[in-house]
Amino acid sequence: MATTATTKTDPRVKRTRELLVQAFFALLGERGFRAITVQDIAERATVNRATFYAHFEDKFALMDSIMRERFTALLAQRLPEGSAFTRANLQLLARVVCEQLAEMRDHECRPIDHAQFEPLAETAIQEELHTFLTAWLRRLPAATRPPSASVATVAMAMSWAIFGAGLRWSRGGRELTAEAQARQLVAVLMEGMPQALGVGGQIG
Amino acid sequence: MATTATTKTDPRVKRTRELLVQAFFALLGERGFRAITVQDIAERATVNRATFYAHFEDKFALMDSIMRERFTALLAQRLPEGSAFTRANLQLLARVVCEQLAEMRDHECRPIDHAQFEPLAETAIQEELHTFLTAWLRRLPAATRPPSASVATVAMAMSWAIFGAGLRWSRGGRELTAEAQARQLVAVLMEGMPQALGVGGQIG
DNA sequence: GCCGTTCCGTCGCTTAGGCAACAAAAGAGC
DNA sequence: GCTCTTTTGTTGCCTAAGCGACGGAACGGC
Repeated sequence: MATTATTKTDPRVKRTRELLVQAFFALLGERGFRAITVQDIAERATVNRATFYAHFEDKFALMDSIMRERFTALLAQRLPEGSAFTRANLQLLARVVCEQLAEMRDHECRPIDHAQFEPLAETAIQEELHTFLTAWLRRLPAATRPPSASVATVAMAMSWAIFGAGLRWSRGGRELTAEAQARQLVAVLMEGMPQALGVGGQIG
Repeated sequence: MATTATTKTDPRVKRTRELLVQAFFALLGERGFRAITVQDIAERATVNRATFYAHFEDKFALMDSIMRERFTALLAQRLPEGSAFTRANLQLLARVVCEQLAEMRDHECRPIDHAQFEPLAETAIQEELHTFLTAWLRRLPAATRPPSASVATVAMAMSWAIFGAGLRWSRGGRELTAEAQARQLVAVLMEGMPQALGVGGQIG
């Protein structure tokens, strides 16, 4: 019960959450985000509307939850189990963020809807990225780890930097590949804030 | 609320029943009937074992329920909605029974298992057949319908006759086609018990 | 024979989910 | 502006499902 001490969730909870997510995806396939009501979702999921509210505050919260889940799953997939905080991995991380943002941007959805959940999706990514980075930093060997007080700051700065750069890249002309963009960003991060990390040598 | 006045069932009930049936089918695909335990079914269905018993007495009851459901669905499919009690339809009914019994017989399953649920499946078919016939007779125009007291008897006799003949045919050499067998049986029924029906003319 | 294991039914208690009704907000039509 | 309709959150009560535990039946070793 060290790392994954998750209190076993009631199977019913897991199931209805899953049903709601499935229903939402199905509906997204046939109409726009705006045109989907909580009633629709509940009905499609064969779940009572009141039950929906027991799980999510509203359809935005559901969307948010889905985004986070997908993104963390993507990270877990691309950055193999328990990977370490190396320069190569950091670059890969930045690249994944870029690709994800690009995909989101290209994957259309009616412009009206886009305005609705674009910010939602973006903060989801940024925050999950932050969580991921924090965990990464905490797993560094004590000797090379920044003082625990500043771990939070470093993680915050890096997550925003990666996210922000990725966002600008995805919105711009994308002259560089995601790979190149990631490499360039990591260079800035490493040369620009090595002393904040105090692990310049270790990372390289 | 005339014909299908079914008291609306709780969605949860419908759902778990469905889950149990699905799980059971899946398990039947990978191992024999005997080798499947209630625990397995419940686990696969992500349903608590106690919940299983709230729905079915045991795995035999589950099997029974499934058989009935499938057979009635088959009947509904082959004998178009609200079909009338004519000679042609009666023949078709007999034919469907034959085919179903034949399929069940051929569709293997370990011989050990077969002994377990063959009788189960058979009584299921016979009883559902009886139900179907009763409904059919009741829908006859009052003038040509046998006295309501004897409807039950007629339905019982016919269902057993059709079932018994079909069973013998499916177990035997099957020299006739299902179609031919059905025709022959209906001839016997119509010539042999027309006075019981009292509608010899109407049926022909 | 006895023993360990597995599965069976069943029980009491707790919790998630269904339902109906509600007032309030948001749209649509005129 | 004004209605009429739909959707939204929220509530209280009831039921289905989860959980753990229990004694007992069935099976296999040995």
